[in-house]
Amino acid sequence: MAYHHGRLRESLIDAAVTAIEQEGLARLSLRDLARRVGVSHAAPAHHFGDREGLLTAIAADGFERLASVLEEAGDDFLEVGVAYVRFATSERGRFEVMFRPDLHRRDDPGLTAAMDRAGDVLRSGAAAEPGDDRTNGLAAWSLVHGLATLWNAGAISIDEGTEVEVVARAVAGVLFGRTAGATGGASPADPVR
Amino acid sequence: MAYHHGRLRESLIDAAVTAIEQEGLARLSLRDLARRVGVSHAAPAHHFGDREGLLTAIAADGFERLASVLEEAGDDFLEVGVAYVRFATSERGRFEVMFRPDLHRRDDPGLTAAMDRAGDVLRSGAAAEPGDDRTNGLAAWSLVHGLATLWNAGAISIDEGTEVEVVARAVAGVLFGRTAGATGGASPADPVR
DNA sequence: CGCTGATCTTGTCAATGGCAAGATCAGCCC
DNA sequence: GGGCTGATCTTGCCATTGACAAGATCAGCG
Repeated sequence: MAYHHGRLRESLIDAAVTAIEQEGLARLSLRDLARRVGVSHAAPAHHFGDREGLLTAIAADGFERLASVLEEAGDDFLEVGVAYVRFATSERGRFEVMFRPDLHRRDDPGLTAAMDRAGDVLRSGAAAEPGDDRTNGLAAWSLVHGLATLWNAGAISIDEGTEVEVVARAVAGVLFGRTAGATGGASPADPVR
Repeated sequence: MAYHHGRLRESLIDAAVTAIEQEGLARLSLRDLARRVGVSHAAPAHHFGDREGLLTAIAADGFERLASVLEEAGDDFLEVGVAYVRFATSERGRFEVMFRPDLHRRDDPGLTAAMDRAGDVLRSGAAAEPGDDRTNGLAAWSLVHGLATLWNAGAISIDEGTEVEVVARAVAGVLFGRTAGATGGASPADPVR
């Protein structure tokens, strides 16, 4: 391998996300990441400083990605919520780091900027809802965030093979079906056993 | 100090919970716990085997406590939800460990029993709600769990000094106010800024 | 060619988790 | 009383880890 890796920073973030999804965030080791990528054990320090720096970078990158995903979901509040859950479960490694402030350098400008951007997108989505007091927005955010978290933790017992998206749509419908009138009724088939 | 500590197991759990709330789960160290309690660095191993064993014990204990708290909250679905949030935020150290299965020994009988008990209490609370399909129950659980998680992560920006309980009541009312007819309207004062 | 800064490596140290072996103690039976 | 037994805790040790320091390699540029 060449002396210069070339894309070490991105490779390390990718490797970290993969490692978290495989082994769990608890077992994440900088030296293991370096081995996975094929560099020396001290190489990560150059790009991230220390462990906290790496996790801060992962979180910042994650919030940027989340913001983009939510923007692409459009204006429909329910679709934004479904996209939120889809992101949290398909990018579990990133998501788990994002909401663990004890792992971050809170004053990192890249992180705060990314969080602000994601927060703005989330709030603009909430503004599209009728009767848009902040309480409704927080309720919606809590609902999808809680569902995603519980799903990732394996705390929800559901028929094997059920897709998150179906569950998310049904659960979100309980909240939005009454306030936004999107689907206009109870859940169609009750996917939660 | 006496050779035998006497209540080492409970003391270690208490110390761990305190340490997590002070320093964060990431910085939890068995040796630091031993120092806090005043025993040698190998003493915890006797009671918990390893780090995973300690965290499993904390989680099991946490689910037992959660079940008790929810039982005491009565039959009102909204009150159970508020109690859930109150527990999660006042016992943050325990709560953070409880929903991190990557830190547990999932086959531990004490843990599975405690989880089952808490799950039963949660489901019995959901059964009290009219139109009690499982989707509504999952929505309610997701809502309070998400609110608690976001609150603990410091992700919710709210006026300084606002109490979680007030927010929880308002947010939960968005869901229950329409389905269970408990409060019967929008939040009274909109505590979320 | 030689300078400069960025990138990566090697070497080292303190702290940690885990294991092994032994010391201390409480309870119990004779 | 005396000794056995198991539970509890300690000391000693090792591999791994995160962090730091110093040096090696490389690309770009004058």
